[in-house]
Amino acid sequence: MSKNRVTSQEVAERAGVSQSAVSRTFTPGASASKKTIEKVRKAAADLGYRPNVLARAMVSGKSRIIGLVVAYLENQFYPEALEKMSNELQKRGYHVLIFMAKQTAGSIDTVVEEILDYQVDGIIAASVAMSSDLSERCRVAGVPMVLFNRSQDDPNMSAVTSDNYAGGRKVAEFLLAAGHRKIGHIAGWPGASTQRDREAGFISALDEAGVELHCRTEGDFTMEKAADATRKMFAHDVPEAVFVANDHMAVAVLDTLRFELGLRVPDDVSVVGYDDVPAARWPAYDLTTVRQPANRMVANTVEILLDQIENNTGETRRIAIDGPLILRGSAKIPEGWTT
Amino acid sequence: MSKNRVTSQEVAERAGVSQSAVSRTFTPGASASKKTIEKVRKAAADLGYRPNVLARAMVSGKSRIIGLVVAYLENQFYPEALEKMSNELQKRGYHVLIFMAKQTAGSIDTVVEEILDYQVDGIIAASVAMSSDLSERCRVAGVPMVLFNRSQDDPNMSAVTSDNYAGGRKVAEFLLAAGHRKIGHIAGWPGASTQRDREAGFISALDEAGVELHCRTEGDFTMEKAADATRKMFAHDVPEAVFVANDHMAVAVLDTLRFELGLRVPDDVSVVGYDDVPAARWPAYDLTTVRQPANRMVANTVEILLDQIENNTGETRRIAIDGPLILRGSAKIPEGWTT
DNA sequence: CTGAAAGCGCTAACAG
DNA sequence: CTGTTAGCGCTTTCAG
Repeated sequence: MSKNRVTSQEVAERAGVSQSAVSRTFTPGASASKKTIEKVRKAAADLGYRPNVLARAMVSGKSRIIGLVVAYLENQFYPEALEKMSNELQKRGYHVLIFMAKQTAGSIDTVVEEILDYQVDGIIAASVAMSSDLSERCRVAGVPMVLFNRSQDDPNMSAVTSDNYAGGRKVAEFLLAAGHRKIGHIAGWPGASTQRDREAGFISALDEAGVELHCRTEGDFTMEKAADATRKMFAHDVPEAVFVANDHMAVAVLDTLRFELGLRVPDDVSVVGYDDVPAARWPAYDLTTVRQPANRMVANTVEILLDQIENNTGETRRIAIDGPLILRGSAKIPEGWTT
Repeated sequence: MSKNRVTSQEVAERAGVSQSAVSRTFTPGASASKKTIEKVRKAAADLGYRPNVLARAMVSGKSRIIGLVVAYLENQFYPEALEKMSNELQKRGYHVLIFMAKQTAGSIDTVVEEILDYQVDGIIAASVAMSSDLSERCRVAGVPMVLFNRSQDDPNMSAVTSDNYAGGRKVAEFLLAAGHRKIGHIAGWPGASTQRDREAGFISALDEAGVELHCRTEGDFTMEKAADATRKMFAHDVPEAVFVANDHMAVAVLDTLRFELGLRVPDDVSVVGYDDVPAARWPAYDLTTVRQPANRMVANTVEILLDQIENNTGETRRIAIDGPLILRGSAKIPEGWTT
């Protein structure tokens, strides 16, 4: 039951070398003779020695831990992203310390402090709003941070998103081309940059066509509220098409439309979502949606963060990756429409 | 850009006390006078000091980090569990270092070694098979481990699951009561204890009623293979009812049945799943299923692990929590059936 | 109650 | 290339 960690000192003794020799054989960029390395490796193997990452972190100042702040795990987009992120980071020798951001405002402040306590090398904030105060706090602490799937006005903050504005436009253009004019929007939480950008792009394309948004309700990015928003929207009037701000809500919208309001999709109303989560391609939903390229978003996020960590280049970058509109059965397809 | 961590030494100087005094005011069970504590707290606040968790971990031997091994994040049951787990642990002052178990055999060994490198206080292994070697390795290292949603023959290994055997029985009894006799089973990965237990319970109840399993295919706990398994099972013969080993597969089964094979559920065939993931209650699926009480499973897992960590009581515990059958629309309900 | 001193296990100069 | 020597920031005896 007792802790039984083998130390580099013990390995050194067994190998008949100094403790630093042991350290060197396990430190990537260090110099040691073939013979020493061999002796040490053998002794280490015999004893089952592995370097203590925490001790190494203390002295080197590099913990190889990345703090990941996450919320909305019930939205399939995030577990998927989390998995890719963790894998990508693991591949590069980093590990993820996870922090759930509770919904309560201010809790994010606490969370960041807690993260910082662990001497993380960097922070990825997925789908959480970061106050300027906080990002300043991190900068002072010398811990780079990049936002994932959310952006900030603060130009000092790196961020990776899909091109939500362009995505919103695509949806509008697609709906317009199908001949729809009475078009509604079920929005998510208006505080999210994703929501604002998607809607702005959507509206701008509508505007250019001289079409006004026919109706709008808010679903707050939750399924329950999205169902409510659907009921409210369809209480008096049935729009020809609805753009739902993300797939997670669109699932609820589709179910409410079909099973509660008895409407046919897309015959009575076209529905388009955003994200392309797994459920969007399940035959029961078959949801037309804008894909967020999770792979590329993750790759870019990790790239930017590690670049800032390892090269200490203070360069902040903000990337918006274009994602295609995926045509499925939930929305009428314009004649002769080509991607 | 430079690391700017405030140390306890600096706080001590500002407060006009010794460094150990600072340590004491931030160490829960230490003794210090009210006056000292006040002075230190003030100095700490002024400087924005927070104890370095890693340094504390080094000397105390307690990192307050829990390693969480996880896989199958595309199965909605796991993100949900992960979230609850992290929250529960956070509440108790622990944090979660996450490790994705790749599917490849043997990778789990590597992962455990990596976890141990971080001096974690404990390990939760969700839905992964743990070899006796590995659990032995952890025991030697003095790091307690508990399995979540998977159990092991090894009696030295703590494990929390739902009562899969009883759950399997419930499904069989329910299907039998509805009058079904041609009953099929779409299994998951046979290497998983959950699969084996669910199936064993299912078969045992069938046996007792003198009913033989009509057909069986394997879906390996993935949606794709579950769809294949469905096609294969229904190619020659249509069973009256199917027990699918988890909801994640059941979703694919339902979609295949309806949209590909043109069968009506439950009129042509009853379908029952296991887990009660969010999708099971989405109207499009409305899946009858056995609920795994995630809350209680998580609570128990954390309880057991922290008990072993904090009280160092080597007592291993194996818990199987009973979960109810949730009646929905995907299976014919026996007349006069009561839970 | 409080300060001084001794490390936790490891890396990083520093002389050889 | 290698051993010796300092610490990283903190907790924990040990004397006062």
